[in-house]
Amino acid sequence: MAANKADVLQGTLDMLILKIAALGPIHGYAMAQRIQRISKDVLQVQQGSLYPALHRLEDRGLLHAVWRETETGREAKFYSLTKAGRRRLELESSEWDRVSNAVRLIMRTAE
Amino acid sequence: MAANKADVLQGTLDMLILKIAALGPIHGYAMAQRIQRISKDVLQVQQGSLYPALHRLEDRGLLHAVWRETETGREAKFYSLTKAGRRRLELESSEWDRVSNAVRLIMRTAE
DNA sequence: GTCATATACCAAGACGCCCTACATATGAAG
DNA sequence: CTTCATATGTAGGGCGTCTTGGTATATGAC
Repeated sequence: MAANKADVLQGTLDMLILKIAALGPIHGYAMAQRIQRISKDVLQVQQGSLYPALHRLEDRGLLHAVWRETETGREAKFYSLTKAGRRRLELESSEWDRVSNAVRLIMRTAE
Repeated sequence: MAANKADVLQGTLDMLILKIAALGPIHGYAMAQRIQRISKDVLQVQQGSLYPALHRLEDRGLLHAVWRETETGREAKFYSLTKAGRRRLELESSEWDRVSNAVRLIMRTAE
């Protein structure tokens, strides 16, 4: 099935994950729910996108993971931002502003 | 060279091209300049991205091309929006608003 | 008179991101 | 005891963009 309208914008997934992790340690499954809830169902992170992304970010030293128990009594990996992750988030965030504003500029050009 | 910061956001190139073509018949080279100028150099469309995209859009019946002479006396393909292209532009445009606003929502969540 | 630069177009391949689909396991609800 | 929600993960592939490299013509600089 071609690109679902609820998918994530290419290139923004890592940034969104870093942002959610910046709000406090959280496991993958809850991240996806949180992104969906905050965005009012506009953004939906598929599991097949989420976990590879988490591993990617962990490999790059931007996230740090710890196995811990959830409130529901299950084991889950809780992710937190590393220092490098925090820097990266700031970078990607300002880059997003820059680029999305540029796109908006063009889309609002009448002549 | 890995992703230059001035590259176009994945998935937005087609929309930007349709938008520029909607302002009036225009050839590829001028499109790239226009996108770059309006965005104040933030967005830069590489030739290797531009022409495949133009062909893609023409194949899908969203753009219509005519060979014509430029002001500088050269032959160039001038692209215009078809009816389907106009509909598509509206669709992609509102989709962009929806998704980029959702991203902004998340990026501005404090807690 | 030839060199660099601007204008215009195109093809082939690499790469990264994300999706679909699948696999596994546990706890709660009925 | 089966079904649903929770929770993590892998395999495989599609798609869009980038990189690289190529063809031409025209114009101005030196």
